[in-house]
Amino acid sequence: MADVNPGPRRRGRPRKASSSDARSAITDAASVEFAEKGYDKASLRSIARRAQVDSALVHHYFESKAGLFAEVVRLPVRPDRIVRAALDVSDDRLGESLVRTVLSAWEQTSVKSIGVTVLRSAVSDSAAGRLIRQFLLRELKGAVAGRIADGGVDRTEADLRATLVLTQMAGALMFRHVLELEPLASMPVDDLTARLAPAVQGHLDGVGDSM
Amino acid sequence: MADVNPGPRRRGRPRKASSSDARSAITDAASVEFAEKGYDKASLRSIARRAQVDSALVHHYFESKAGLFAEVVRLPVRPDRIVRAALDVSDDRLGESLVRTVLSAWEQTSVKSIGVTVLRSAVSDSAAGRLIRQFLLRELKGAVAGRIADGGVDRTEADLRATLVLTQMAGALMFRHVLELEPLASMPVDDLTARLAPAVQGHLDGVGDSM
DNA sequence: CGACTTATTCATCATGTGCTGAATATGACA
DNA sequence: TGTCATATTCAGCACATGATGAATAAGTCG
Repeated sequence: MADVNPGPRRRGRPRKASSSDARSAITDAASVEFAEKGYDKASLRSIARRAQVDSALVHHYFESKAGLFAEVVRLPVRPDRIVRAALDVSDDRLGESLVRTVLSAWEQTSVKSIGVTVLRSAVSDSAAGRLIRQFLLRELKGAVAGRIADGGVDRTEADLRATLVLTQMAGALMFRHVLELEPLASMPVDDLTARLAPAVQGHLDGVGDSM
Repeated sequence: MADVNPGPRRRGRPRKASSSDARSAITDAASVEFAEKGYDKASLRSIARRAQVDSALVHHYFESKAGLFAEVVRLPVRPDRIVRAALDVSDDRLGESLVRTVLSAWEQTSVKSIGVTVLRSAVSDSAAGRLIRQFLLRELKGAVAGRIADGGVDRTEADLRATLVLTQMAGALMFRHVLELEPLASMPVDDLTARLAPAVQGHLDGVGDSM
């Protein structure tokens, strides 16, 4: 009964059998912490605590906080790829395809976790957030705008429409996954899709354009 | 020529003529800092520096950081009042009225400054953010949902529609005023209104409802 | 004048942060 | 076995933060 829970672990390399990979314990913990608190408020110490590891070990593996973040946020799915795939349908089904694809993707916890982190970091103006938001927005907006322009729409108009689409999508994702506001948070993907698709389709079609 | 710019001011109460009200210098500075960096990242020291004042003076006037925040964010305009006024039009013009009213209000720098602060704080989960977001969301959602329910729509359906409206508005305000993403950021209110109104109207009308 | 109150700065504390350099224990390989 | 690399903790630095208490200067009111 002496030392069931080994508590503060001994120094030095643990015996092989000691199970549990510390490195992935760290990335797992970091993933959760970043999603919950955003880049700035998540501290290396709290991440280390959650991973049951000394905070110096984080530096041993990832150099810096930014390094850890980069690793955690190294997208397991390229968002622009996903979106681009969703754009491969007829004009009149574009809205629904986009909305459904994005909402479905966010149901995967890995995507949701990273997505929330990105949304959080995007509004705080940390360096990490700025990078991500520039990259992401350009990629995504570009993909959507490109698809619209293919339909013969002038480029700046296409850009505007794409931005409006992102506006609606970002707002919805924010309420559903960051603020977790009911009734949006627990609505089935199908139902939410039905509600959002018309609005997005409208933006894509240029509803409200002076002509 | 000795001491034109008095630089580091002397201790103790300044002579009457010394002009410049320190207290409002602090709230002004705080307003800017909170809007730029959000609650957490804005530090009392940077606020004090901007107001050209010792940071202890901030505590003298406002007790704590939260106190300062409360004072700064004590809305000079009640958002629910504004929104409620915008709701006083015929059903088919509701969307445009809402969008135009909100966008116009945000053109005032005082509203914009507070609004950005609130949006920023709402996504970071600081205590201040949580309070504000609960209050604001309930107020606003309630106002819109109430107006919808007046038209004879069932209450939970009205709630959902109102949330969807907020979704679109929040996304747009985010892109325009927080991320300041072009072309949205510098679009005239009229043009943006024309684009957003149909989407919002659709949500209000329950487009996409299974029936 | 004298007693108070107010406005202001100064010096300092306790805490939390990212990060570093050393110490120690194990494994891998010659 | 000896040597090196790796995994891990420990102790600490330098810095920024919010906060506090005392010191000092001016105004107010009797």
